[in-house]
Amino acid sequence: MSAEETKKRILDAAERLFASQGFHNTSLRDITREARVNIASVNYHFGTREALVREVVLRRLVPVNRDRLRLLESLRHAASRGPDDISSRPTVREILVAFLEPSIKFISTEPAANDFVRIMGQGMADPDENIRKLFMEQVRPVFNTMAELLSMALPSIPRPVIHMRLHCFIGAFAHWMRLMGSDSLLSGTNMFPNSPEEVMKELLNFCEAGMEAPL
Amino acid sequence: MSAEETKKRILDAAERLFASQGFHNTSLRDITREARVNIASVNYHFGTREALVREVVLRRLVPVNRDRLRLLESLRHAASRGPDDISSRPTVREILVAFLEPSIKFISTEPAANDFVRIMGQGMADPDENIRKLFMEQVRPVFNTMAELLSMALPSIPRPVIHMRLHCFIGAFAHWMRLMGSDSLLSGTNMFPNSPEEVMKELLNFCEAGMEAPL
DNA sequence: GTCTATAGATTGATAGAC
DNA sequence: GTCTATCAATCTATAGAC
Repeated sequence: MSAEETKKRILDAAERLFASQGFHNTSLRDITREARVNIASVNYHFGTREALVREVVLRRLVPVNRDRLRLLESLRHAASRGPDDISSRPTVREILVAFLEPSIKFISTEPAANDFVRIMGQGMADPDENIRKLFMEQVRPVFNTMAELLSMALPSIPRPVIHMRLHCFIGAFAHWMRLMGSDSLLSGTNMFPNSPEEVMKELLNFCEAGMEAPL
Repeated sequence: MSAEETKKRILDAAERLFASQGFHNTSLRDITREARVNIASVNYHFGTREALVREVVLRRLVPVNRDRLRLLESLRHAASRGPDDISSRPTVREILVAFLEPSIKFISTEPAANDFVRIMGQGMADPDENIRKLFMEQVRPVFNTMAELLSMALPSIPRPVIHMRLHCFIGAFAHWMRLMGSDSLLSGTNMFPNSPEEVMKELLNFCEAGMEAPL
């Protein structure tokens, strides 16, 4: 088998298992059994378990965050033309959409998106500092840019409050990522099949209003 | 040493370590070393590791949720007097406060609250089904009651949308629980020392507006 | 109730044949 | 590149002396 094929099978298997069992409960043996490759091939292709985890995460996260940053930067660029011109200011909704739309695109394009979306949701809440850092390093520039743009969109709201509200958004988003494909908490009814687009629309309505809430 | 003293030392040590390292990365040896008791005493007092985890969680969660339900039921009782009387309807803010206030009380009363708050935040996102169930079983009746009351407070909003918005609230809340005592994601600046009361006030402002957002 | 000692299983990593 | 075999470390749980 080609090297690339083997690597891909390991990454795909690890992604599936991490999503359903978590990082810490999934052994290399679980992964190689699921991928139907030899146990030693992980070490050959990735070096260590940690390096494999890293590649599983970055393979998906890097392109999505690049899209997010590109959209956010174009909002900032439009705004910088006329900082005093209210009409050129980004709106709260535009900023949130710039974050959410790459997620939507990813979810509706990539068949394994459900798995990664759950990995993303739990990774941001992982107690293991190394795991959390892996996510945060990628996501931090996106959040910083969002905070700046939100300050422009909501000049009457102090920056610390912007940050706290952004955290509310992040928390709601991560929670929805975790729920995707799993059972609802509420009354045992599975709230899905709501399409990802529907979920995102509701998340957007909720968080837009929350961001603009009076002090 | 008395049995109760030993049990308490084990529970306290486990709570500290679960908060900082997570459930899955903390071994019984870590716990007994931190508690300064013998490794075999865990089995003697709790039976299995899983039973210990369960007691660590329930010791804190049960009384807080009892308070939440009591406050929510009193809102429902007041409303049931005059279902057509708008003035007797619970407000969104009252419902959210009924959920949040017992958390505040717990946080400002109990010295180890910070640890448990982080445990709570990660437990609701844990990929291990047993862990998640442990939390969900306790929290489910609270969420169901909240959904009912929110439907009364917001009669124009369809029940599925109420559920989705409640999930936004839950996600934001859990995220804040996780952040308590840890570093901020944003620009490396630690957003704390904001008091828990301040955090809750902002969470409340954000989520009240989100709940009442137009369709 | 507390302790030592250990059973029995599982883990990540690697050496070396092919 | 793939495989078998194995090492060294770690884990939970428990038997049995005190």
